[in-house]
Amino acid sequence: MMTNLARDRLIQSTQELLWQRGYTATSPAAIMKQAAVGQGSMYHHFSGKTELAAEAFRLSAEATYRKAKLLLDNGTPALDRVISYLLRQRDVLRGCPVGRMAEDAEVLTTPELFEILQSTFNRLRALISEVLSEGVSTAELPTSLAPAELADTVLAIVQGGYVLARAENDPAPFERAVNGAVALLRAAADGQARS
Amino acid sequence: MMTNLARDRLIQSTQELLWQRGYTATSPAAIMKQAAVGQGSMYHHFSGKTELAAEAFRLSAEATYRKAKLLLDNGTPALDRVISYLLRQRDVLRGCPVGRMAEDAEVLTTPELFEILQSTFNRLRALISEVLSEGVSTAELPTSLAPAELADTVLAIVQGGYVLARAENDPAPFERAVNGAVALLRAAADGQARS
DNA sequence: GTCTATATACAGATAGAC
DNA sequence: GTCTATCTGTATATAGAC
Repeated sequence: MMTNLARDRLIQSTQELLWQRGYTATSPAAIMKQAAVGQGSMYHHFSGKTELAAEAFRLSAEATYRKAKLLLDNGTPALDRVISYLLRQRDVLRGCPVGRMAEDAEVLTTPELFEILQSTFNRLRALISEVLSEGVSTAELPTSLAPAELADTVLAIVQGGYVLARAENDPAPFERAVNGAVALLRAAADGQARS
Repeated sequence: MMTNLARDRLIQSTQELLWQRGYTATSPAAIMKQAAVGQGSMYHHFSGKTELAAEAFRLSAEATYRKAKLLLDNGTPALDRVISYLLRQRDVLRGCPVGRMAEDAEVLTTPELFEILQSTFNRLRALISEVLSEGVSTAELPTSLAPAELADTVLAIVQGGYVLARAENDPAPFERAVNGAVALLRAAADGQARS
């Protein structure tokens, strides 16, 4: 309804600010300013900063999951899907809107926010693990690789790549990290092919 | 000298708080309380929060680098050294005192702090890259692996493992990520051995 | 539903006594 | 060198008018 325009703008501004600055460093005042909404509106629509942030984070996390699912859950060979996930174009210096929240101590102690963080990574892990299992059963990958372990390796390379890129203020370390991972996967698959 | 006891306690408290909470979330008041030192002492020894944090961060970063160097710069075979670096016992839920700072937007815009962050990762990267080059030249690893890329892959797995562990409040994802990485390195080395 | 005015707490730093 | 008192700004929230 028409009456929710302010609400929608508040949520969108919060999504952007959470991504850029994280939870603790995002103030209600900054959100209201960016949304061009007064203080009364915010406290009318939401009980406070936490509820607004939870709503915004939930939407961002869902969008992130859906994007991953598109790449990981289609009919192409399993190894190709994992590689396309690693090499996917990303806004490297902005980082991952989900992983970013894990470095904010306040998020970890705020149940509404922590739950979103945890469940999103659980769902991503399940998605990747499933693809890797397929890769092992089609003999694209050797049986020495445990899908449940390698799934976290893949997730960690992406999340860690963001950390390295920020520490250099340069996307290059991210690109090197994922390219190295792809080479490693291909070398392992190649060993398999010749066994 | 005796007169620097307060100074030393301030630095040590700052090191702990930076590790636990990051830079932005660490207040001078919290530092002084933990160090049991009054406000006047702090502003006598340091120009402010930034200078104190830089001093503390420099020491933590140096210690982190030295620990890595011990594992990566000794006489054992190159692949063993990389694997021992990955599998090294870590305080997973506390995270990496260096990588942690990369998620703090204020650190990235504070030159004294950013410089420490950047140079520390540069030195770690050089260390790992050197070991991997050795692994390729001794044919422990296939030439299809570019040391400069794989070095960032290794760094990213560790840094990303910390992110995943925090997002679950559980060290398990970190352990799975490094175990998966080791299996992948061995599979790649194995393919090499049989070529 | 939206606004401005106000309240309380804390961050970061300064002043000046001892 | 160290302390307490104080200052300015901002975070988060409430009150109450429109």
